[in-house]
Amino acid sequence: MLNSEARERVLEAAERLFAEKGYKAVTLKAIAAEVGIRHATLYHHVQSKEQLFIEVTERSLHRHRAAIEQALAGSAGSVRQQLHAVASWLLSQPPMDLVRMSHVDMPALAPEEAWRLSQLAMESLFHPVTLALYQAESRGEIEHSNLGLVAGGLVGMISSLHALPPGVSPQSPTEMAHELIDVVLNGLLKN
Amino acid sequence: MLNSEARERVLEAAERLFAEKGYKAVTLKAIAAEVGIRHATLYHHVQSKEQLFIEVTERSLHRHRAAIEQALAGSAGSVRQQLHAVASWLLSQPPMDLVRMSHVDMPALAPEEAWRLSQLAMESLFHPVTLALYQAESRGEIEHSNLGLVAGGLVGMISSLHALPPGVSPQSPTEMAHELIDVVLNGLLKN
DNA sequence: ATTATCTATAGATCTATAGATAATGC
DNA sequence: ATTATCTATAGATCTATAGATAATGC
Repeated sequence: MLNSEARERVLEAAERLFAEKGYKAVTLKAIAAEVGIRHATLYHHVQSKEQLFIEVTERSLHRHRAAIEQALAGSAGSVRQQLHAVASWLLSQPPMDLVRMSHVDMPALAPEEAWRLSQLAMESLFHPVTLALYQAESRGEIEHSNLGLVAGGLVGMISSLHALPPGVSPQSPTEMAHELIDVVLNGLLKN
Repeated sequence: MLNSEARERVLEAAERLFAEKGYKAVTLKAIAAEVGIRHATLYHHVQSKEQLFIEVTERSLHRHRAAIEQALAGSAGSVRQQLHAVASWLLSQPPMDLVRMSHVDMPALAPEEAWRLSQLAMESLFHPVTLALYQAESRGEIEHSNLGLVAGGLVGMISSLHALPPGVSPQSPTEMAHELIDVVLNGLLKN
């Protein structure tokens, strides 16, 4: 339970595996194998699988929030560029599958922890984007009556590109995300 | 392995549970409990868990395709109404989480089966919508250079609403989907 | 001395099989 | 007679603990 370089390696591997496959689908053995140790040794660094999942998921969400805020701040000027930056970040990371988290991972945890993580997930992924949209609105760039919903829709749309099998399209997921963002900005309707 | 009413009940329960939680997270015991029988009895109706998953996932995808095509045909006239109908259907069903399927469920299956199901998933969910968008384009309603991508983005955006914890918003997921579809049609940009 | 790792093992749970018993359809 | 179910159990795997051994930091 101490902070150490060895423990950090465990958390890194767990964070990546849990994000990609979810709580139940990842075994402690798989995490240990990734780190290059025996699974029993994990218990020297963490109290339980559940605690490990909660700790790294929380950490991952905080990192996401920070990175998204940075992406938004680093390309201020046009919402378009801001959203492109957010998309590039989201698609550079292991997928944060909120549908799976909500329906599979969270029900396996203690209810208060599940509720807390769900809240944190919404806040970390949606709030920064919502705020950026409001600012764009007050700059006169965009307009809509429910920008919180639009932020959620954008993040969901971008994240869904993680489902694409590699090589199914000549475009990269990031390029596709950028194109889709432009559709949301410009609209599909003719004139 | 015969067709019977009892077998059908097993497939129904398995289809719903697998769609919601994924392959690994659903145990045969859970499926049996849902049907009201002992888990050993499942083997009278199916050959293995893997076969059961493949059969019901395939079936579910075919049903999705048929229902989406029907939604599109039943509200022909405006793309807007067509997309609203598709959204209503998608959100009335257990979530088809393509990100989870791609990263967790498929890798647990035999590679050829995984590839086949992935193909089928794309075809069932994206192709009908893509076709409807092309038809709307030829009617002069909309215009875009990559309507296949737009169809995928729309389906992904709509499906992501399955992640919302119930009661977090006064709107229903379907209402939110309709509003988001209108955003994609009209665009966010001012004037 | 403290921290990190290992082997061995307990107890739970999961998929699957075997063989016996009950329900159903001619 | 055939179809559907049950109990019992094998073998694998998973989380977690116990106790011994190796590595590291003063």
